[in-house]
Amino acid sequence: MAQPDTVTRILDTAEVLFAERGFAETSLRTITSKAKVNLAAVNYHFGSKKSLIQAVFARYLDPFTERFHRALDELEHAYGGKVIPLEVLLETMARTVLEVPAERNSLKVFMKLLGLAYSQAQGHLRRYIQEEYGSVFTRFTELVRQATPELPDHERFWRLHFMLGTVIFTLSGLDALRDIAEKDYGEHVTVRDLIRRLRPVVVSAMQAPLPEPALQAGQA
Amino acid sequence: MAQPDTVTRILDTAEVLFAERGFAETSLRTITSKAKVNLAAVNYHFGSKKSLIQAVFARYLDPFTERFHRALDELEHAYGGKVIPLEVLLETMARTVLEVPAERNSLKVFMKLLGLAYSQAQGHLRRYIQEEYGSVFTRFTELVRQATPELPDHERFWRLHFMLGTVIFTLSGLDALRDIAEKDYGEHVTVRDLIRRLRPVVVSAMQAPLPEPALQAGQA
DNA sequence: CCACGTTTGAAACAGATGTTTATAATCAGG
DNA sequence: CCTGATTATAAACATCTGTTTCAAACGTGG
Repeated sequence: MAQPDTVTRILDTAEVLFAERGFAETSLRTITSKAKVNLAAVNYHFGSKKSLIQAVFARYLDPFTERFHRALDELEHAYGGKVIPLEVLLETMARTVLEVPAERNSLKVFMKLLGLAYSQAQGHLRRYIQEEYGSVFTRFTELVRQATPELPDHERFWRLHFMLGTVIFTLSGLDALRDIAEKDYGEHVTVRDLIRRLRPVVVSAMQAPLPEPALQAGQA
Repeated sequence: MAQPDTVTRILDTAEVLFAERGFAETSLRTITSKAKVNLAAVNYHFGSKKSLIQAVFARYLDPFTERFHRALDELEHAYGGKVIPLEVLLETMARTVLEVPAERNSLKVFMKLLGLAYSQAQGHLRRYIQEEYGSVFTRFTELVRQATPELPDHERFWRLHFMLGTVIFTLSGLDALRDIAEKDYGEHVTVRDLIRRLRPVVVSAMQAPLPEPALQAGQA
């Protein structure tokens, strides 16, 4: 649709700045000057700042959803109608998340962007992501449902979001946490390290005992 | 420091708007017009927008840290040097978090603000919170350390942050999730509901088996 | 080599932002 | 009641924002 050079430079610069400072806090002038590109280039190639933001996400989410669908295809074929264990499903998702930005070593950026999509974007972004990429998530949750038949539907819904929060929060705040961890435990933590640590936690969390039933209304 | 009326009206309005749209996305003009207060009042009473943001946080965190310290005092006294069980510690923290904004029914706002503090404010806010309120968290983690002696220090460090992520992410994104949950499961979820659901998940997560040791470098 | 669609470039636009200023109102204490 | 400090108001300030405009440069097919 355009010379790859300018467009790519804008995207590369924008995703880093967005991840570092958020959307509203990153001006087009900051992006274009750092990318050594004319200010008008953003509006020319993307139309608006909103569309730039969506394009930044699309560059991660398009390959992700494609790979994830493929991975789930293979999994369903391999298990031939039998239930896919929860660990395998989680493992597959983790692997796919790791694969996509691996080429550019931008997993951290990817995670920060996902975090921002939840916490910042009030309107257009969340809607865009939901409409554009909601189907993979639906497919995944259905497989999780089959893998955890003992969980009531709404309990599983919430637990999945609990774990989504765990992962996104941790990986998107990684830099700040890493500094503390490094200072206190003298250990440099990689993303792969964290995912290794996350796995047993997530699995145990999903298999936690059911909560005690809610108390009826009327208590302070 | 000033007439309570104007200052309070500004704080009340600002915290809601910040929670809804973030800091950069909320202008002083939006705040002052909604609060029916002159634009200059913010700079007069608080000095700057940054200080307004910190004041909004202080109004929650000051009572929180005070209550939490008191609660930990009581706990340590009650257990008289013996180890306080993990469930009790988590329960106490949850109860304190619930108590603080209870008077104004603003728990949702409180949680959203905490989420924003992590995801948005790159600079001043995180530093402010760390310096002003870091000591309670240190005290709490030390008690958690005694309650979970089987966990290596760095593993506990990360798991605590995992769980922090779970809670903040869920409760701060509650509105969006609630809409989905309500539509799909016809159930209106309260914050107390969520905390009830969170408890067994958090406890199980903290007690999950240790991760398998890291593979040595050299694999793709 | 020329002409035409595509891409860049510098400048200007209209509007919003946080902050400051100078003046008016308010309210207490002598 | 008058005085003096505190608080409120309206206007202006300088700066920054996303977006447009229009002319120049570019590259490519005829």
